[in-house]
Amino acid sequence: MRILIVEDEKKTVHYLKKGLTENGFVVDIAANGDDGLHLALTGYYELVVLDVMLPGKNGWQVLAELRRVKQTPILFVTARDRVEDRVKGLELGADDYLVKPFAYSEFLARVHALIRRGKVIEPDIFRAADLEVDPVRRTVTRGGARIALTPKEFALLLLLLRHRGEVLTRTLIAEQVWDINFDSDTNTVDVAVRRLRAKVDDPFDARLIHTVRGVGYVLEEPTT
Amino acid sequence: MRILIVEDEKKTVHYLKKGLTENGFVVDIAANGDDGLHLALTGYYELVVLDVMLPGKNGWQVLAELRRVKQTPILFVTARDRVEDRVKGLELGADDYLVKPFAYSEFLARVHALIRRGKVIEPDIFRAADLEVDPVRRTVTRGGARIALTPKEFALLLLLLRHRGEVLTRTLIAEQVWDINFDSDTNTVDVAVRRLRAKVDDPFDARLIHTVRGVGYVLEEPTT
DNA sequence: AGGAAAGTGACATCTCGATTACATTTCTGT
DNA sequence: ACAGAAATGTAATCGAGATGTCACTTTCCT
Repeated sequence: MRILIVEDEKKTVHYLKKGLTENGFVVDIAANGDDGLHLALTGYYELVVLDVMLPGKNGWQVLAELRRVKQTPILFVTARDRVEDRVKGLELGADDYLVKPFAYSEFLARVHALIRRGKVIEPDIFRAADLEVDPVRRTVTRGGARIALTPKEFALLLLLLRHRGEVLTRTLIAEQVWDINFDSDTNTVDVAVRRLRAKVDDPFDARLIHTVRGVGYVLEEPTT
Repeated sequence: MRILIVEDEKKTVHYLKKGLTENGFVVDIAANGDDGLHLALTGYYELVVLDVMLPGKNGWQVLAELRRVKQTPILFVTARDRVEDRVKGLELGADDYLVKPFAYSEFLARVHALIRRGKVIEPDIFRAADLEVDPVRRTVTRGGARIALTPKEFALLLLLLRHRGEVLTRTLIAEQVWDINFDSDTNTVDVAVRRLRAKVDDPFDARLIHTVRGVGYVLEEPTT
């Protein structure tokens, strides 16, 4: 689950990013309108958080150009609260509007709402064999036993679950769980899978995460 | 499914090649415009990925010369995003345009789109008798039983399925499943077919892969 | 029957993934 | 702000699996 933040004020960026990361999102940052637009156009984001006041293209310009191509949900953030601003934003296709300063919980609630909206409905709880994952509560259990996962482990598991039965390549996993254009030539993904397996598969009889040599990994229930 | 990448920047090449290989493509590389043009002209590729900035002939020259002879789909890649570049590329006959840095999934989506375009639409799942192959999930079943294939075996089976009822020569098979540095003096293809048969045909009653003596191999349903 | 072509099994090599250990960064509580 | 803990990234090694090659056998065709 990737989110793009387009905002030049460092403090705000830090504040937003930290919170989102804690909630399991992968966050990319653009500090000006041009970079922001480019990233939004070329990457796959679940949501774009867009400040109105920006160097380069301003928020509205970015919004307008992006909307010509894509329907990625957009959450507008602004320091001012003038009715005409709000109207303008919404007319141009922003999906929601938030005025600084705002409570973090308020922000997070809207983020979740926007991401859910118009999406293929996802189950509240993912299950595979005796494994259960609750994305909202961020809990994982297998055979009733609670399993504690780190953020990366959780993101990886969720990705595998969302594509159950589908072989995911390392490149795709890297892109979804780490940063865009993650290449690094190292075995980071392998190690992450290893760590996830240690918690989710090793202590149990049936393995869920399978390796497809030369390609990547799949999560699959043992064939019945 | 062969793809040619013409690009001199090693990191990018590595990244693209890795991703494509994971997705079952056979990838050839040219590090400069001249080699790229030569390969594109002499080889049979489903797609050419072409960087604009190249030693030797630049991307546009390659594009222009190639287009005089062939209609191989071309995906342009560039570091710059200037409107005039984009226009120039498309005018010269590029089929699509991607600006670095781009997300891998974005790249892959375009690759698939370009290859599909102008072709007979491929089924999501290939079937022949009781054999089913799902390229996306990368699964193979026969009579409901799951069959695990290695990358080469999978590529070979997919090739045969794509040309069901068509006799494929060893040379053609070698060309499609192996890369350009392959020395076909040996019976590698025969052995590969042997191994595929061991998994896909031997355990079952009806044979699907047939030998055409002096020519090559066909995948064909038993005539009813 | 004879020869060419294909099938088969064994072996050698090479590649890829698993695993462990270690370094570095980030987080947490005081 | 600090120390210790946790998480994450990187590198090195080891082993299993995939692939290419070859020698030998079988099949097919005239």
